[in-house]
Amino acid sequence: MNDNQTNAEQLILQAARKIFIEKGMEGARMQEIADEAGINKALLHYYFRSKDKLFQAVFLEAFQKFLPQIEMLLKSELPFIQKLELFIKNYISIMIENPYIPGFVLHELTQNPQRLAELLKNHVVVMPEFLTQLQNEINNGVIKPVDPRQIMINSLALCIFPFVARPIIQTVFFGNDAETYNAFLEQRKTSVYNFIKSAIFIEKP
Amino acid sequence: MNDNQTNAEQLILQAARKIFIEKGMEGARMQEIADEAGINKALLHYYFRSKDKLFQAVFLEAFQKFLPQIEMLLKSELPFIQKLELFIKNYISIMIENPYIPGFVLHELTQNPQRLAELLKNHVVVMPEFLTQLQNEINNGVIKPVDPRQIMINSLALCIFPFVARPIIQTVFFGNDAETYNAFLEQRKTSVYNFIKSAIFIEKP
DNA sequence: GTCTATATTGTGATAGAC
DNA sequence: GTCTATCACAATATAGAC
Repeated sequence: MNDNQTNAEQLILQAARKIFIEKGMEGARMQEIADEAGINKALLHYYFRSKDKLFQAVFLEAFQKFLPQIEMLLKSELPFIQKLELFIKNYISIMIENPYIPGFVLHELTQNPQRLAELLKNHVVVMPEFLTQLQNEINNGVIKPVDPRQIMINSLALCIFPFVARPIIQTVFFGNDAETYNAFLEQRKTSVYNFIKSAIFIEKP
Repeated sequence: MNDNQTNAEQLILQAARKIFIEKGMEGARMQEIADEAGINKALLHYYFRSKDKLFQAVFLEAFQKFLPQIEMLLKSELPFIQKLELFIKNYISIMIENPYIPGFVLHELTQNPQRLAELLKNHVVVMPEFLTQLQNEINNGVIKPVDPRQIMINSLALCIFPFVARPIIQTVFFGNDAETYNAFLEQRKTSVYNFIKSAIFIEKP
């Protein structure tokens, strides 16, 4: 009796994570995942029955990695500006640690949008009240009169885009130097916040 | 002698465009492209030799669809704020007409980043002088002191993201109603410009 | 140029020994 | 549980008739 009971399963998941997130469902090969895990192809089926099942496991895990931050943003009682600052910092931090997940999730949801309905069953409910809160702050003269959805989507865009377009941006603007680009992404934790704040908050004289 | 000489080739390209852009290189099937074109699978190889060659044709065309706008942005002699306004309007317009190309190009370049070096050989050269012009306007006190690359990337993010994340955004914020989302995208031609202007331009008292 | 038929290789999945 | 060997079918590509 050793701790290898579930060791193979973990090795497989780890390998599948890497390959699926890098190549996507269609681009990934079971053989490549087996090689990466250092085990045999048949074992993949022994533990996960099919490629699709294995993919589901990886995708769900990747998707959920980002949900807690969004829940936090939607549910807390802080004023919007403080929520925003927290969200940007935390969200970009998670993406720096998992830089390929955003592109992966985006692509797979584009290929299979019906999956999204399933995943969001228990989560979208709080969205309307959050938009209402934002609208209230607009009515109170704290924030400029802009469609709250535009604000939300702009915030997400500024956080996520530098990760999903990484190859292009890194090549065009940073001479394809990963180190420099990582430093740039780090800066964005504050620069994105300042950018949005300047864009939507009304200056008090 | 009829005008069908190149008709088959055009039918194939049109079908390949649709299937490749929708499913990507790995997800697309030659059979599906043939069916879509209403011709036989063998004809695809007669005209384009291989799946990869056919894909190259589609990808290059898609990629180049967005280059003229970027060239315009980089090369014209207008002050930055006017360039920006023009760019956003034109760029979003093209994406509304070709909503799936941004995600397609992004995904394929992520899968195959070395392709980008080839494609950009004659284009990146003007980037440094453009960033210099932007830096000058910062020095002149027209624009807030922000890293010019952050400004560029933020502008691109705000334009492109709503298209690459369409399935998610449309579902979460718009009850999956395409009509409403299209109207929303239309609004962004002005709202994105106002957003950026508020964020980076210094108000003269 | 366009088709049918077929070759060839790739890939997910299973059988069965150990 | 883990492996080797193999199946079954999918997918790209080609040969050859018309």
